[in-house]
Amino acid sequence: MVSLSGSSVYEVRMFRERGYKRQRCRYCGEYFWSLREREDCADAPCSDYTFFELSRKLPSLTVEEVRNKFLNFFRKEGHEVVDPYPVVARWRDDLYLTIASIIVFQPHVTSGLMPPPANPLVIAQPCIRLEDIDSVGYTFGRHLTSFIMGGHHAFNYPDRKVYFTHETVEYAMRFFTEEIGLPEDELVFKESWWEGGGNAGPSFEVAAGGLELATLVFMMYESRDGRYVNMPLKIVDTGYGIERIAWFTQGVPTAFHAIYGGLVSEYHSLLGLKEPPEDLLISAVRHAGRLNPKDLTKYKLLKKVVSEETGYSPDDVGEFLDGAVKVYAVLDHVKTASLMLADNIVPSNTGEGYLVRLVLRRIFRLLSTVGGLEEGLIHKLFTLQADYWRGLYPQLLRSQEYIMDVLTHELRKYNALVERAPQIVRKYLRKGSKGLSTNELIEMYDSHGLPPELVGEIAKKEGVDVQIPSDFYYQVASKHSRAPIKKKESSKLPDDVIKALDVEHYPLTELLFHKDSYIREFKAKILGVINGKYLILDRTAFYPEGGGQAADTGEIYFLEGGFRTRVDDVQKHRDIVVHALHDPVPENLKGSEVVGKIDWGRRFSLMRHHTATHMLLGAARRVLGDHVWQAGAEKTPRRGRLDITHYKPVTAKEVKQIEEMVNSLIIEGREVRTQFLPKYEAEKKYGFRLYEGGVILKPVIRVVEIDGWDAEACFGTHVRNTRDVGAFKVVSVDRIADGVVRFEYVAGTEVSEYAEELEEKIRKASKIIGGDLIQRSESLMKELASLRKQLSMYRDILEEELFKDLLGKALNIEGYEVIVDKLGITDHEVIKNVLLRFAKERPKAIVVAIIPRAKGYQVEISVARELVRVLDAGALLKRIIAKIPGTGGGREDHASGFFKVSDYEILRRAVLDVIAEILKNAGRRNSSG
RNA sequence: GGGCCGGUAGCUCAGCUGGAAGAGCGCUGCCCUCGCACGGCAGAGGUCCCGGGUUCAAAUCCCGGCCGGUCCA
Repeated sequence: MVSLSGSSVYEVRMFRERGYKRQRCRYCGEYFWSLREREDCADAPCSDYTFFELSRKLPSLTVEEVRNKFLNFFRKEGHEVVDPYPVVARWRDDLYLTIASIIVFQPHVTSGLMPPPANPLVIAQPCIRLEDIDSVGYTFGRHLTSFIMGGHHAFNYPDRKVYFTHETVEYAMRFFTEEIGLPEDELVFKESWWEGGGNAGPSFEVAAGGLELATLVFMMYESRDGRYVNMPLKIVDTGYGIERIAWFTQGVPTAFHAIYGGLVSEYHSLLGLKEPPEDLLISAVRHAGRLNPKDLTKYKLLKKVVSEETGYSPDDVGEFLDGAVKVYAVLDHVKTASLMLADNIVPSNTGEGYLVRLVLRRIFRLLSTVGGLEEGLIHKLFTLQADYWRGLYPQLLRSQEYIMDVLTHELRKYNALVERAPQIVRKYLRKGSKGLSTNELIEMYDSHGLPPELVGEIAKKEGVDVQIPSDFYYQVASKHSRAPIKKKESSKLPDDVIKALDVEHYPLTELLFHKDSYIREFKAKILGVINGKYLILDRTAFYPEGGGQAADTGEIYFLEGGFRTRVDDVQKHRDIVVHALHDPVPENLKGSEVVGKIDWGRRFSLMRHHTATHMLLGAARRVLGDHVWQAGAEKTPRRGRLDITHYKPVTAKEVKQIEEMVNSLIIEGREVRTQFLPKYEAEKKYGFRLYEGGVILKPVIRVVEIDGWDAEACFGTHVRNTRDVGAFKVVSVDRIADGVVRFEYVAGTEVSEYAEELEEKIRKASKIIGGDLIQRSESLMKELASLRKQLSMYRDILEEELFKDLLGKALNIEGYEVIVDKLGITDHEVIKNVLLRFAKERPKAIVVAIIPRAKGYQVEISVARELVRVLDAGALLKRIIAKIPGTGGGREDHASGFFKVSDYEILRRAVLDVIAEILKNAGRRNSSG
């Protein structure tokens, strides 16, 4: 790989100037650079943690202090400080979480679409990574689900170089020595290679004392089909682990002590756990660099080593470490969940909401293993952190109310899950022969959300031991194929049209509806016709489908040639609008003029629904809370549909409140403004709420703002003033997924259309039912009940009659009561009950009921339980079928079939013959045997 | 967005290799009791989520939909 990137990339100027030596780690075999000679690369797992000794000479710094030092150092060095972005990556449609500082600038900056907000820049970005959630705690702080990534970035364009490898490495050296106070000869720059998100490049991992403290990446390739292609942009992408650096300087046993300070002890006592003595902990942490405790066998070994080294009994070591690891994980998860919730994620079974739920469930599970799963405690754990982080993450305190409410709800859901767990486990135990297979464990986790440890506990109570494979979660993961999440709006244009559009280089269509959304008629020039049906103009007032708004329809008049045709559909492809025509037109019209006329009734209705959607979203947010985000929307001329995130059912009262709010906005008559703003300016002014309707990757974005109410980046057409929406009515409210509520509503003239439809329905129903809908349906329901009762009474009478009638027709064959008769009724309920009564009361009866049907006879055979040894109903039927063409089957006491014969007597004779034959044989066997 | 599991009496569920809808709790009435609880006896209560298909026959098998749960990205 070194040859790929050119062998000189790692030979940085500073190394030469200051006399660094290129060496090879004897454990991992990687090459690294350092001032002094050493055997290992100073990174786990090749090295023990030795930074405890180093840290004694350093001033101890909190997370916030490291962050400030980092920002200040790079500001001093000419970098502009960029404010951190949310941890929920709302500006991206391919990622849910901000997993690194570079994410903030992808893809719009890295692809070259637009310049960065500053160059070079520095940012202290809170990040969330859930991949290693299982390891959190066990590694005493090497793994965290949330952390601050300090990143200084430089974007080098072909015509504008900022800086690259040499300066970056030097900055790192100077930051660690000048700001943190590390001796330079402890620094190790390990040669490495970075790949991710379609980009790649060489990198250095900066480590000291067994800890990797920063990664310096030089993004310079795009990886396409396994090959590396030079990027026009060369990007410096660095990541400094702010928490790790704080840990390093403080020399406390774990990163959690460095990050959470006094909270570590407080959490221990809240969870009723004893804090490990410091010497025990330091011993464990020192070895944890090599003995990754996530690996169960290594964890055992770690306990043993610690016990030998410190003199604590193995049991004590185990108890202390098991408890401490849980406390660490809870500390970490509570902060991560808090950050996510403060960014208004709503827990859900799908989408980004699932990711918070995942974290919350881990917390609940951890707490329940120490017996502390209790609402008050959970609230306390979260409140403590909100308070602790008031300086660095003030948003946690601001969202307290919402976070507490969500915790209560999620705990309730989790408890419901745990409550039904024993039933599910027992079901699986009953099914299998003995024990539970790994497959069953996976299914229980996958389908029912039961973690294997919980299943194990329950199974144990049932007296079954369960083996949990150590690679359980890996096995679960491998069951799921990794599909990309991209939910790109795919064009509805045929492939060959798209191909033609890509080949021809049409200029961007001038969008008249953005200049004035009330334009109904326009003149334009033809730029091209594809396949005789797809028309491209230099300008258009036809709105192409997009942003959840349906396409316009209308007509186009061809001035040259004097004919016209309908426009059925309008789509856009890369900002070129394509009109799908109803009738074919000649392709040689290029350059001639047309007049377009849109169907205004339809369009105006679409505009009203679209503006109403923005109004509704604003109202929902005000009534339900700031966690309300748009999760999808669709507007048709007849209806609007808006999905929002919300974690509990919307009450009728809230719906009414929302509806009234929207209607009063209509009466107030607020202005609806659209303006084009540079992306960064718009984001600064309105925040990421802008992207409720979807991410927009353009240097300049169109913002639709309802005065003092709502502002969104939006492509669609809107009315000028909320007054033009006319009227608004919510038609239905549905929960479409956990945490997502769908509103359907009508606006403008559709409100009265809707009311009319309802009236019509009531009118029709009243007519059918004959009278007032409510009164009549009540009395009809009563009548139905009484008729049912009467029916059952008459059935009783009929059954009694039929029973007696059939009993009177019984033939005596070999001492058995044989009844074969044609029935005049077809009520299956009655026939069934009469036959069952024979089976119950007449132990020597064989009843064959023959029911005439349109194409033959249906036959029901019933045999008393005591008699089935002598005569098997199913077997009897088979023998009849052998004589007369028919079909059917059944069990020994009951069988049914069908015979396609017209003559009843033939059927009856055959049935009797077979019965007599069987009974005679049975009788002979009995008397002879 | 995708995978998996589920929807049967008021509640919790069994039945699901097709063959006559069940249990426990709850409910109603009666017996026992001074009364209550327990116990005993009897009874009511069902669109087996909806729609289509296969079959002589579907709660059961197949397809589609709705609803709930859950895992993954």
